Amino acid sequence: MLSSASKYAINAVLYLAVESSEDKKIGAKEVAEAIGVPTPFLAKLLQNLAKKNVISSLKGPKGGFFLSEENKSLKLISVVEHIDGLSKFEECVLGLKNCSNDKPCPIHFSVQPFKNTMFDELSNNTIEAFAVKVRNGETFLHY
Amino acid sequence: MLSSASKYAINAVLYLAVESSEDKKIGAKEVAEAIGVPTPFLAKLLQNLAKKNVISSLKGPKGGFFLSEENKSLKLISVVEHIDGLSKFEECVLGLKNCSNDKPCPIHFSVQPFKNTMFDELSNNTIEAFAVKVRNGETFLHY
DNA sequence: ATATTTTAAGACCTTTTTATCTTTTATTAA
DNA sequence: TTAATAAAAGATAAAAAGGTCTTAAAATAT
Repeated sequence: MLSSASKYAINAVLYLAVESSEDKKIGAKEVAEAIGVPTPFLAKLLQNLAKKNVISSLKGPKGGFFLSEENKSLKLISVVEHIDGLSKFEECVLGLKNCSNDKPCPIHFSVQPFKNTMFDELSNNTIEAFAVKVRNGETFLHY
Repeated sequence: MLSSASKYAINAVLYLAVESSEDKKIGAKEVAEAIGVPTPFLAKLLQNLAKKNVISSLKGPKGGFFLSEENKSLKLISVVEHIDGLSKFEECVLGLKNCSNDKPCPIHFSVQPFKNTMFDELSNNTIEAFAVKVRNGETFLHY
């Protein structure tokens, strides 16, 4: 559904949203171990997201990754957007060029609702909104 | 969403369901050109599906691929099942090991019902059922 | 029987994704 | 100002996905 890269990144960003702050930056290694994904690979992803201002980082001692208030107010879809791009949500599930409600592909109506719902959920809700539910114990991260 | 392999295969199988019969077998090349996908790659996929009895084939002159009545009565999900497997539909969208209604991941309740719907649509409807809609002009294949 | 047609099988190549390692640069605390 | 720390950058590598090509085998028509 999503690439491993996007899954790891969503997990990591929500972990940072819950656990980090300007005063409590967290290293890539700690995040990776907490959510159970390969450290160097996640580090690359976090660097990428930082460069694109989806998350924040600071070098040096007491440095690490964290989410600013601005970062937290971004929609969760921006994580996927900067890693996989949005083509997955834009294109026909069968890869047909001219698939639409007018000229639907054979599985258009079976699959389109799923695709749209998922996209809307990620597009309409902020990182912070997802983090709140984790803090409340309504939803859960990692394992 | 789906691998290119699965997309090509679904397209090809539905093309065969609409265009082929025991009396009118169709070569891999013709199918590939009709649906606009790479010929040798599609040939591999068709051979695979034939070996697993999802579609039928016959060598020699007047040979080619076709769907028997038995093939047409299979559910469309069997195409995906024999090419990608079903893990995509079984696993948590965020890749979490213990994601369930009890311990939902942050996007579980927004995405899970639709993922299930998509799976059910492909699992409950036969290849022939999808082909009928193409024949009726309700849905469209290739471009 | 033989030539022809077309799938079957498998070797091979390319690109993308996933993953790792090493070196450099920035920051901070002492 | 120096040592320690941690991200940034980049080189490298393994694995998977996507794609191609060649040869063998089977079926058919003549």
